[in-house]
Amino acid sequence: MPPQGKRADMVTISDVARHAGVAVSTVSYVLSGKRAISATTRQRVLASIGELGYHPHAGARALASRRANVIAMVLPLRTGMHLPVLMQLVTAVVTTARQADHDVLLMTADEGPAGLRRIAASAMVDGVLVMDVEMSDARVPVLRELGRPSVLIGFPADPTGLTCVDLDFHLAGARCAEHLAQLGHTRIALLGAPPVVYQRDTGFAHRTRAGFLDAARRLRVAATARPCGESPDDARAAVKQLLDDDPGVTGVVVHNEAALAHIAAALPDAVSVVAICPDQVAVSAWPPLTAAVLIPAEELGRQAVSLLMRKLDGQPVPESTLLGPKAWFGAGASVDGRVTGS
Amino acid sequence: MPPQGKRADMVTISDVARHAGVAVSTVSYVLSGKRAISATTRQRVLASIGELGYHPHAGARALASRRANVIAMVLPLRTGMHLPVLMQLVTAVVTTARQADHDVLLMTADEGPAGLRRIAASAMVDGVLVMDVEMSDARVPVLRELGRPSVLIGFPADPTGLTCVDLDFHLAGARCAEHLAQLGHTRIALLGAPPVVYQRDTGFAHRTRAGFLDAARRLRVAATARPCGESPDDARAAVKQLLDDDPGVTGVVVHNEAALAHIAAALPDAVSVVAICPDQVAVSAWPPLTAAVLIPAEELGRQAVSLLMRKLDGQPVPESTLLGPKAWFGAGASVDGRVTGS
DNA sequence: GCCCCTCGTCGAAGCGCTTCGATAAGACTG
DNA sequence: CAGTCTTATCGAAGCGCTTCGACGAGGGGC
Repeated sequence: MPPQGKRADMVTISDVARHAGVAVSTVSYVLSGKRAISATTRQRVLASIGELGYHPHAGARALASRRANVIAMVLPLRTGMHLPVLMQLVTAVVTTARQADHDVLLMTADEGPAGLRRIAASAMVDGVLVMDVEMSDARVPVLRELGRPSVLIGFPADPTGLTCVDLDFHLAGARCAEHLAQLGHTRIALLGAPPVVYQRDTGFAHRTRAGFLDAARRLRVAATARPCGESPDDARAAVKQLLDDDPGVTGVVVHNEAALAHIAAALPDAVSVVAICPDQVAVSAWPPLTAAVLIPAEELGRQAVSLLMRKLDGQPVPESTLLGPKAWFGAGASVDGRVTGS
Repeated sequence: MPPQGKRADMVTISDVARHAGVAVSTVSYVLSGKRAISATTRQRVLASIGELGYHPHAGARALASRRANVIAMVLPLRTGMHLPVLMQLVTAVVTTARQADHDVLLMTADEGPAGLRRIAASAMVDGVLVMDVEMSDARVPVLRELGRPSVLIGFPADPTGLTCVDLDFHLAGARCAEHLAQLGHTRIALLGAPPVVYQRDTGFAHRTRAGFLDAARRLRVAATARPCGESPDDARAAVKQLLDDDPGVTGVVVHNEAALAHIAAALPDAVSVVAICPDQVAVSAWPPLTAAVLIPAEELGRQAVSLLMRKLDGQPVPESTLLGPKAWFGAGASVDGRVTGS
C-alpha cells in the first residue's frame, strides 16, 4: 500500500485535470492565466473545479511558485494607539489583503527580531506590515537587515529606504488652528500628549505641535502648546495652568484621547474644543466638540496593504505617504481632506 | 542553466546536510526528533544549522508533512467584547501558539463560510480558533461541516460536538452575591446587560443572572435582577427604578461595562458596588468599586490554544471548559478562583 | 561463534503545484 | 503547396521537505 493513502478530503489539481480531461499544467494555467487557454477548455476546467470543490494546496503552491500569498502583520508590544483605531486598521488590512488574494499572519512584537527573521527565512510570508511604528522602533533595523518587502504604519526617526504611511499630523495640527481662527478665535492653545511621549520622541506629537504653531503664526493668532498627562488629575491640572497662564484663551485643541473628556469638562463652557482623535471618541465626546480631525484608520490600512502589494509586484513606491486628515464638524457633517503624495 | 538558479538567500536542508556531512534525512530527523540520532551527529547538525542560519521552508514542510503549523483565528464582525479584553486574548493566543511552534493566521468573519472553507481546503491551517462566539453564531454550522479541529471562545446555543471555552458566568454571578452577603448586605440587586442582549439570547447574560439569583436564594438574601441600557440616561433610569422599587438595596452587582460609570455615579455613596468586568475597567472605575470579578482573558486565550493543540495531536478534550473568575478587591489584592473542568 | 536485535544512518519516493520546453494542429505567407 | 508562425496543450523536471524501508555495525543470549 502507498505510504499513507491520500486523505479523503483533499482534492488535488490532478483530480481536476482527470475530471476535465486535460493535463495538470493546463489546469494550472487556467488558474494563473499565465498562458492562453481556449475558452472551451477554460470552461470545462472551471466547471470541474467547482464541481469537485477544489482549492489549491497553499504549501505546494508556495513551494513551487516561491510566493506564499501571505503577508505578516506585526503588532507592537504596547500599543500607543487607541484600540478601536487599531481594530479598524487591522480589519481594513485583512480585508484589503484578501481582495489582493493574500492572507494575513499575525505576529506580536514580543518574538522580537528572531521572529521576523524566522518568518522571512521560512518563506512563510512574502512581505511584512509593521503597525504603530515609533521614532526609535526596535523593529526597524531588523526590517532593513531582512531585505524583504515591508511597509510601516507610522514613521521612525529615519525612514530612508523604507516605505511608511501615516496621518499627516503636521497638516492635522494646522487644520485645527485654521478652524479655530476661522471661527474668530484669537488666542488658542494645544493640549497634547503626556510629557513622556514628547521625550520618547514619538514623532507625531512633535509634528502636530509644529503644524499647529506654524499655522497659528501664519494666521496671526496667539497660540501656545503644552503637554498633558492622561489621568483626570493631570487633565485638570493642565487646564488650570493653561487658564492661569492665559485667561484669554477661547479655543483649545486637544490631541490626547485619554484626557479629552476631563479636559473638556474642566474648561469653561464658552471655550471651543477641537480634538484630533478617532471617530468614535469624537462623536461620543461630552461636552460635545466644536470639531474634530479624525484619524483615517481604514484608509491607512488600505493604503499600507496596497503599497505592500505593489512592492511585492516589484513596482516602485514612494518612501513616504501622508494621508490627509478627515475633518468633522459638531453637526455631524464629514468632509474629506484628500491624500497628499510624496 | 537551471530553471531559475536558487535564490541567494535561501538556505535549504541539503545545504545543511552537505555542510554537516550527513544525509538530508538525518538533518530532518535531528529537527523533528522522530528517530534516534547519536549525540555527536546531532551536535554537528545543529552547529551547521546555526552557522548557516537555516530555517525550514514552511511550504515544503507543510506539503510533505501535511501539517502547516498554523492555526486560524477568526475575529467576529462586530465584537460584543470589550476591546482591551479582545486584545489581551489575541496576544495570549499568539504567544501561546508560538510556544507550541505554531503561527496564527488572522481572519475576519466577513469572508464568511467561504473563507473558512478556503482556509481549510487549502491546508493553510491545521485548526481554527473562533473568538467571541454568540448563541446563534453563523460560524458554528460551518465549523461543524468543515470537520477540522476547532475551539470556540464563548458558547453557542448548542455546543454539542464542539470544544468551547469561556468564563464561568454562573459562578461569577454567584461569587458576586456571595461577596455582598459576606459583607453583611441583605438586599442586593444585579444590573445586567441591555434588554436586547437578553433577547438576543446571548448566553452569558442569562447565566450570570441565574448564578446571582441562585446564590442569593441559597444565602437567603433578597435579590432582584434587571437589565440596563448602555447610555448614561438608561443607566440613570435603571438606578432610579431600582431604588424606587426597593429603597432598601445596599449592594449592587453591575454586569455592564459601558454603563458602569454612570450607574456607580447615580447610586448613593453608601451602596456597595461589585462589577463583572475587565481588569482595566475595574481598577480605573470611579467611584471606586467595592470589588470586581474579572474576565480572565489571558487564561482564556492560553486554554483555547492548548485545547486546540491537543486536538491537533489527536487527543480527546472536554466539550466545555469553564474558567473560574478572578476576584479583585478594592484594596488591590487579587485572588485566583481556579479552573473548573467538565 | 552464530543468530537475532537494536541503533544510527542513508537513499529514494513522494507531497501538490508551477513552469519550461516541446509538440501537434491550424492559419498564413508567397 | 512547402515553409513559417501562432496558438493551445502536454509532459516532465523540479520546489524543499518528510518518511519509509534498507542496511551495516555493534551487542547480547545461548
